[in-house]
Amino acid sequence: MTEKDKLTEEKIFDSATEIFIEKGFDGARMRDIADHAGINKSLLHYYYRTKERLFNAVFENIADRIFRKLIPVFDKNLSFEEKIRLFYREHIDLLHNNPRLPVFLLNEIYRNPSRVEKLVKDTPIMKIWTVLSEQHSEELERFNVSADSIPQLMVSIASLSLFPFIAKNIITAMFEKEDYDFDSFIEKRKEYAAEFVIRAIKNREQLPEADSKGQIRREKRTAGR
Amino acid sequence: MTEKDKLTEEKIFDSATEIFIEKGFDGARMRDIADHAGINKSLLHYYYRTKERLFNAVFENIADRIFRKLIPVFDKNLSFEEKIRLFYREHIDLLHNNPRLPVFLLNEIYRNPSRVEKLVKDTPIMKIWTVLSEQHSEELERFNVSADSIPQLMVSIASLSLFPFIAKNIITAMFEKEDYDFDSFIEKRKEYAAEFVIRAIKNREQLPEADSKGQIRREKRTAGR
DNA sequence: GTCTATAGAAGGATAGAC
DNA sequence: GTCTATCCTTCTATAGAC
Repeated sequence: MTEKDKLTEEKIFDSATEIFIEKGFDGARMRDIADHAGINKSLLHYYYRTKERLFNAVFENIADRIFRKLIPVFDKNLSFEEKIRLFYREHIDLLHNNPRLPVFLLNEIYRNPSRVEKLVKDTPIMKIWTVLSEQHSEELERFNVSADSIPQLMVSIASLSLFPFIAKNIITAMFEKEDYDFDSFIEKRKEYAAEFVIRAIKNREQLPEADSKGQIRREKRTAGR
Repeated sequence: MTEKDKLTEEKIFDSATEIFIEKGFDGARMRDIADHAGINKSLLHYYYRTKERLFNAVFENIADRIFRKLIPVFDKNLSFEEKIRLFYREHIDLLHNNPRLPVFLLNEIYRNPSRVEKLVKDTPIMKIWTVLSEQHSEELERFNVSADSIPQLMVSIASLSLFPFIAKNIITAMFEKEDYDFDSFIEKRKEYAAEFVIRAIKNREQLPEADSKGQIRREKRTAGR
């Protein structure tokens, strides 16, 4: 009984996840979800009462999945630079395995901004920005990253990994003539994005005019593991 | 007569633009568009026959508007660096005046990828990438930007201006405690993004080898769903 | 060209038998 | 728990009067 319940409920949930991601809340049909799960329409209401509630369950699960996985990255005892590299490896890997999540989340939040409040409150990763800037205040200071511009930096970091998935179709269409493969583009991006950010930050050290000897010293690891 | 026709057709078109941007194709209702225009539902079909056709007209107009404005930027006789600065000033200004367009376009393309083909074919700005890399091949070479990585660079450039608008709600919610104002964030971004890109590129001069010392090679497989 | 009225289909949700 | 049958609403689209 309980065993079977769980099966049905899970089938519904998984199918709903699939359909909602594919079509969005407005485009998704309860019929499609039921068909996809191979069950009767009525059961959707039996388990979740309304389309809205079913969607909320799916939405929260997705938001949780996509953010929770990143927490370990920031808990590690690494330098800012190393965290950037690790972040892009993990984040882009995660997105590569779930390439449709960014558009889904961002679009649904955009259409219904009230969803964001719960997200910011309940999702630990949302505090990363403050945590990060506190953990690495010295380093950031050394790079002449003012506290004022930390939000700019954070948004830039997120942009570089999320945007390619959001614009996947356009990117693919635009470069397809030059025998471009999205998968290899994404694989290369892990390192490219990290280098991009690190260079953008580090160069600040030297900007106070032609430190021609400008050898860039890598700061020591703050600690072993 | 013709005068009045144009008025009605325009009112419909403008209202449709408003509603489609706000709700997306699936969420938009013909009734809402008619009400917004202050006219009868039937007139929508009289002028545009179907919801689909009305949407297509709106979509193409928006795509055209958002891209056409950028063409002059790239026609100018400027260095790559100057173009970057000018691009962000113009692009972010454009987006600031139409902050909902990026999500609208990207989401609709995502839900209906066939829309992208016409876009890439008919929209001159889509050729910018090839034009740019040809116009500035010397400069890019001097910066050690390999032809191979030009798509990475192009996507990165676009990310930095588009993403903040796509994630506006999240960004606002995340930083609101630190008395953050989205408008001033965006204004500052014009210069920030330009500097960011220029530094990221220029630094290549000084880092002949892709520097990946001290990187932690740790394979971690993320399971798909 | 513009309106009213309505067709015809599809949507979410519920009642009730099993 | 699961199914069939069906209610009620809403949606796009059209017919036809003016």
